[in-house]
Amino acid sequence: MPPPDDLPRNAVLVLDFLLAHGRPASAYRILDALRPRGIAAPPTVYRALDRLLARGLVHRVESLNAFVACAQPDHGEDNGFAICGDCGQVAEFSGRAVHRALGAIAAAQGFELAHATIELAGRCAACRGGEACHG
Amino acid sequence: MPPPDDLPRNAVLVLDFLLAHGRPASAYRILDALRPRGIAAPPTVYRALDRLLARGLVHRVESLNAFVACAQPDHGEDNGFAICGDCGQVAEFSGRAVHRALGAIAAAQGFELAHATIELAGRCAACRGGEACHG
DNA sequence: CGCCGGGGTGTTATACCATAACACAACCTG
DNA sequence: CAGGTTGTGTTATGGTATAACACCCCGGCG
Repeated sequence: MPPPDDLPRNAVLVLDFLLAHGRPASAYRILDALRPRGIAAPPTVYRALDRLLARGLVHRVESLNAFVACAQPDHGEDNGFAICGDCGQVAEFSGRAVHRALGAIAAAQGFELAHATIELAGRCAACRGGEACHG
Repeated sequence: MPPPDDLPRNAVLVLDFLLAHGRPASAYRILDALRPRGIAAPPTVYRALDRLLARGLVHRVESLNAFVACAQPDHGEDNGFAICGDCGQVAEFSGRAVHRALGAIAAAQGFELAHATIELAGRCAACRGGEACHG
């Protein structure tokens, strides 16, 4: 039972926005978008994001200082993101195999792995093809 | 010919500090440390960091918004970091195998991989052992 | 010499990212 | 009603990063 739908109002607003947005957004970008809906200050956004992150409904993209709705909440915890530098689109992928390999590398050094951040920068298929890519 | 030693003064100051520091430091932490040596404002630090990053002598740790001296400049571009949440120590490892696997994952989706960010959070061997770990 | 250009630097100001601290309202419960 | 928990609003502040502009040093060259 991952998302029991008992989310507070503001978390729903933020999640809906991120789902509609379809790509990463900074907390302040979210704030701007949600001001007309009654959200006025950063802490409100960050609190909502905290809940969503805890439930795995949203991920933080470290290399962008931004947040993105989880495409497939059935993924594990340690997914990866392929971030197109052209259009900003982000594809989420399951990093199970990679994560296992990383766990082995870490263990070999005595490191206890809690969480892996895997972020790929490059260009997506659409942008490589010279498409407009709605960026 | 990676580091031709023709670094500007400020880059040398920053690199020396990071090497002595032995773990990641934020730009502002570096600034504070180097104020007595004549560095007074953030742009100076960021400019030095930009040079060092370009030469691969320093890496950015995205999940910490911090910078760390490269332990082995003979590593490739796509290394990983194992970050101990207890003591803040960071171990750099070569992610060649992982990087190859990621490249394959990316290519399968038509994604052209430019750079991979791999950061592991957890606890280092020393901290797992209950050591003081000089943190 | 006088001029110009580029690289590195210094400085101010500002934008962007994130959280601490406190107050308040709604709710449930005993 | 008292008291707790949860979500929320608000103000203020701290931490991260860069834009824009001025200056200096040094080297080439007429």
